[in-house]
Amino acid sequence: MVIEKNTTLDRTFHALADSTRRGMVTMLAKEGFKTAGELGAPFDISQPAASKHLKVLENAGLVIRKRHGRTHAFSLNSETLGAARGWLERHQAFWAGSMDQLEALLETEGDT
Amino acid sequence: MVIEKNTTLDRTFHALADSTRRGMVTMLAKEGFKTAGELGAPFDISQPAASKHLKVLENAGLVIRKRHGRTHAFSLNSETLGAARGWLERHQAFWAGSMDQLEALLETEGDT
DNA sequence: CCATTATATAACCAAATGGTTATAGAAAAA
DNA sequence: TTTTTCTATAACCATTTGGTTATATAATGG
Repeated sequence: MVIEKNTTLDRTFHALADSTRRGMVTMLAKEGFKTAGELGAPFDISQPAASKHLKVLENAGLVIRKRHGRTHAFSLNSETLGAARGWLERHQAFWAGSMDQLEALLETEGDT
Repeated sequence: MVIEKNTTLDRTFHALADSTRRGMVTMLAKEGFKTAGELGAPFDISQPAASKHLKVLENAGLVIRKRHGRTHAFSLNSETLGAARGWLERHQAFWAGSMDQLEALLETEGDT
């Protein structure tokens, strides 16, 4: 068994494991572009707290930051979202395969 | 904007944000059933550490535990994997929609 | 220039995380 | 029954996390 060590997925899943950050991702998914201020506004947290959340999302590669003057515009990076999704898909597929094998095994055993 | 507060997703993504736990999930996806001992063996951690990882996966609903005598057999819970995958898919779809809208907007603006 | 606005950074704190060793409990084996 | 084996729990520790307030930096507006 080869053990995978993927710090990119670590960061991605960790970033998504917080409802405030997922809320920010939802805003970006729905509305395309948002500033740091807009992304923090709906949540009952301080401005520095929102800033830190955005840095976590940025370091995970989930969002892309573009500076426009004194405001920072964020957008979603669908590629990173897709990488996490791909991992889950592959594992569900593997699992489905295992279940098929198990079913086949059970059927064979049931034959006797 | 409705802010989502989903502690189930919190637990799911948090459980997946660790390469040891993802490795355990990979083993289960590939091989169907494994005992606690087998799941911990490939990793350079103590038995209690592996036990704790399995409890995190179990509490997240990612694995199902069945006691057989003194051994515990684990299997993957594809439903929870699918819930996380669904969240990612919906957000990618939203994002794709936003991009379409943006493209449409840009095209309209380019008309004049 | 000066004030305001948008965002980040520093310093700090409590709680959670992931690891350890030592121990307990319960089932299997001798 | 006694010993092993499998797994969990307790107690502890260092690091990380997510929050705060206070301050810095940088761009805009008067």
